Amino acid sequence: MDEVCRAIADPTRRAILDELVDRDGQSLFELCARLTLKHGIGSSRQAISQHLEVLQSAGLVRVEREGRYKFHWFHGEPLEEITRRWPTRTQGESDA
Amino acid sequence: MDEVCRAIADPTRRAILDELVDRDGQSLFELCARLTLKHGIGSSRQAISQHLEVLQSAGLVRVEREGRYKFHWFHGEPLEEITRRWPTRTQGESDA
DNA sequence: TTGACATGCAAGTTTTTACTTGCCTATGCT
DNA sequence: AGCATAGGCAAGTAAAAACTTGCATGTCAA
Repeated sequence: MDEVCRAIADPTRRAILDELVDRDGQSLFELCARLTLKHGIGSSRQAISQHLEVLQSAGLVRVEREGRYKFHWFHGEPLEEITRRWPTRTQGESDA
Repeated sequence: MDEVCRAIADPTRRAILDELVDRDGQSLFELCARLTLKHGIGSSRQAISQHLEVLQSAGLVRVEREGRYKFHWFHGEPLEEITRRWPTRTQGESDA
């Protein structure tokens, strides 16, 4: 829970999740390129790699090494914990 | 969105939200006391006050000043943005 | 109106987090 | 084998949070 919340607190990491939702299974290099082009993020490869570690540790990204490539998949299930923990609508707040 | 994600990244702020869900409409002093007793949080009044500002700015807490008291109410609706942004279940991940 | 209580404000310090830099390892192709 | 590609590691730096300290303001009650 703590790791999930901290993971999505960074805008670059949120962009990474967006990118993976858009095209799942990207390698580190592919991600770096697309983040720069489509999201205007100028972070180095190492920076992105560290972000991916945080996301992986939070369970939001699944990683698999194949040869010299490392592929990444989005996994959103841990996010459910957030809305499970707090009600998104207060009692009696229905718009009737 | 950015503010919402950053707001719940801190464990003390998550405890504040828990406390307000448990008993809505608490004053700053009341919150400080209950956070110390029930959550083992030893932060000062000023620290809690600053956390509340962050939560208010993110739209997760509604504040109303009455005389010398300041009351706080939980408002979870902004959290919906998170699960709206990313799918919580990957396509084809049904447990059939 | 004086004093106690509830909170606000702002500058400074400590701790975390994000990012960089430089070098190393491993894989695959020719 | 040799070289280029994909990625890893670790120490250091820079920037952003969280927290503290000290004093100020405003409200209520006697």
